[in-house]
Amino acid sequence: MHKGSSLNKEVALLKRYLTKNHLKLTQQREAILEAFLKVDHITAEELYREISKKKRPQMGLATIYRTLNLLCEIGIGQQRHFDDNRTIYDNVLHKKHHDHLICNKCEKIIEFESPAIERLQEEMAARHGFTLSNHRLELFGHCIDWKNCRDWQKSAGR
Amino acid sequence: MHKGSSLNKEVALLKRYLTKNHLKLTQQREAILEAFLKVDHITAEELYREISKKKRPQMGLATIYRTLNLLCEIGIGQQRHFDDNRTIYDNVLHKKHHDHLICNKCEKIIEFESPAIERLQEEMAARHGFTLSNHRLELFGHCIDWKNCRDWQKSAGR
DNA sequence: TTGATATTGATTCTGATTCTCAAAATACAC
DNA sequence: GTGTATTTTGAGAATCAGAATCAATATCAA
Ligand SMILES: [Mn+2]
Ligand SMILES: [Mn+2]
Ligand SMILES: [Zn+2]
Ligand SMILES: [Zn+2]
Repeated sequence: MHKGSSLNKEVALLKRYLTKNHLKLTQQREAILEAFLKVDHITAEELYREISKKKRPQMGLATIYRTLNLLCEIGIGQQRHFDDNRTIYDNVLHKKHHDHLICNKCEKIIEFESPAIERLQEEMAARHGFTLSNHRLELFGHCIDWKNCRDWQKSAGR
Repeated sequence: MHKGSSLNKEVALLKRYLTKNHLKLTQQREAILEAFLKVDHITAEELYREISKKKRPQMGLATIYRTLNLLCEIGIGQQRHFDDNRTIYDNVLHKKHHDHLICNKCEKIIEFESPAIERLQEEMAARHGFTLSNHRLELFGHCIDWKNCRDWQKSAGR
């Protein structure tokens, strides 16, 4: 993803935040940032296997969780809960707000935005005397030709 | 809720399902059904405290979980995950599909339905070659006059 | 009423995430 | 560069909601 990006920009962003908060830039944090920025959505466990297999076998899972949460504080990541037993971290570095379309047959996750829907949400909230701070819209279903889902996905990455 | 309802109808519904599946109608199941039908949304833990305080002190929490899941199978209940650390069971006995507006300041949960939004969801899915099976729309915010939320809620029940 | 079968409650287990803590790494002043 | 205060790390323990176990008990059809 973002093949042109040399990572320097992002590491600088991370370092800026760390310095400001009296925190330290470690090799682990840099490795996790690098790996995270290569995907769109990933779980801590998946990222853990990825990094310990390919880069640093001694990496601790707790460090993955800690750093992922750090990236969420910075605004590079966001937690999602598409199913109720694992947190998926969404790489939102170059994304604005979006919602998700999730295939139940394959692993595909499509991001979309619908100003029309958002407008209606606001309208609905106002009708009930609410001021909205955030929302969650997740559409579950399957590709019309879902037999090809898995393969399509395999080549496209997650 | 549904003050006129004598419960007989609902117990009969439960019994019908149980009999059909070679299961048994127990006092616990009946007590849980009765308590559950009095609320709109409740957690297993809350229902547990409610029942063991007021009806049967010896009730086991596992039975609450088991029975709540049973009610979901029957279609009387539905799981919700408004926050990521507790399942809320929605009493949907007399409800059609609906989405939720949740106040962050008080405990208020408002149910709504928006055919316009649902239509746009279908449209969005179709645009991406998806057939929808279900979805989740949760709007978080706060009452415009949220200082009164808590009290308003206290009298209204959850 | 009986006896086969299902259910219960106490308890243990599970799995994801967080916490703890001693050892190691980092940053900053000199 | 060195020293040192401070933060971070990895291993493992702790947590917590919820599910699984299992012997004792309740239900129900015959
Ligand atoms: Mn996303
Ligand atoms: Mn509801
Ligand atoms: Zn949205
Ligand atoms: Zn809806």
